[in-house]
Amino acid sequence: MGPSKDRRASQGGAMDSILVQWRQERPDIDPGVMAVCGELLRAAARVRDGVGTNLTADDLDFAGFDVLLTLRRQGRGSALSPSELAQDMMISTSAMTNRLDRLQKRGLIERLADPEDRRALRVVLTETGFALAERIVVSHVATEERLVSALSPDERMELRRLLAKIG
Amino acid sequence: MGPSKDRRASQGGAMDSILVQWRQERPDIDPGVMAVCGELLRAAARVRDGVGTNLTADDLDFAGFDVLLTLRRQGRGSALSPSELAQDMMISTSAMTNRLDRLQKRGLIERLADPEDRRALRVVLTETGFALAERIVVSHVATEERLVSALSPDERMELRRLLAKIG
DNA sequence: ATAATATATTTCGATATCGAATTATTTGAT
DNA sequence: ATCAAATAATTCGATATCGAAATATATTAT
Repeated sequence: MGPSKDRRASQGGAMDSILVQWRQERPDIDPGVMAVCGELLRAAARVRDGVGTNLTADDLDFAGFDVLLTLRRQGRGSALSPSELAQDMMISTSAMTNRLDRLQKRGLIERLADPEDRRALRVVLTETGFALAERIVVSHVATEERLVSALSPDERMELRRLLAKIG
Repeated sequence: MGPSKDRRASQGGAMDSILVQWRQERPDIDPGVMAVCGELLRAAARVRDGVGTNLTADDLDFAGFDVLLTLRRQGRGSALSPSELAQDMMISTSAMTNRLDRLQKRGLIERLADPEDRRALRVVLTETGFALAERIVVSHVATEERLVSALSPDERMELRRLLAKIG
């Protein structure tokens, strides 16, 4: 109604006006499913963005951060192979090679020979990498907490349940 | 309840074991929020992936597809500026320049001069682009429908509501 | 009117990702 | 035991993205 929808129309409430457009243009198509997927992709982008900006202070990007925290949560001496890491993070193994190269150059991880399979490697955090992970996980969780702060505990559970059903 | 959860256990249930790891490693941190954000990012990746693979037949990627459908839903002769498109899709304007270059090379869009602002452009679908959008939107919606098929109508509404609260 | 500032788009250099090919090693079949 | 197929990781070439700088035009202040 009011003309004050300008900003919101191109941000938060964007999806609603998108639905209106589709209903107008293709009334034969049910656009509801587009709304669900669209909101999902946008919400994910917001989270990724929020998490990412929180890392710039430590000269990290989402990519390196993801590797660090994945290794950290395995426990102190534990290790994963590049393949396992790649699979976990849904990227190609060649992209993982690149991520590990960068982290290794910064002295945050090490590649150890796998004693049981000479093709394979075991990736572990260095002391420095462990310490960095230990520090950023705190501010990271605080950031995520802020991002989902509008959701009650029940809503968070429900959201997880619904997300798990997708794909 | 059966043992047929194998696949899901190493996909959908991945987050649970991640939570177990964190509770073990950092009992001082509440990992619940990581679960929510993690599931969100993973679900989004699954959707993006599903939608993407559906486009390869038409030699399109998610990027070009997104532009095409955004223009299509504006209506036949309508147009958006590169900036508006970039904002809508949450990418940089330089990335949008690149996307438009590619689509223009394939004859799917045109850049028209904006009669009201000589700095600006109006991006429109060509006949070919319109026809392609018209075709792919159908299979696209079918793909998305498949991706969220496990959710009831109520659950879809609820999911949208929750996602809108994030970020 | 003029100058300063803001805006729209593109160009440029850097880099992260992907997929295909490569190398090394292991597993499996006979 | 040997050979073929599978697997782990890397390299390579192509490309999409970003941020900063460049260019052109519009807006605002004086």
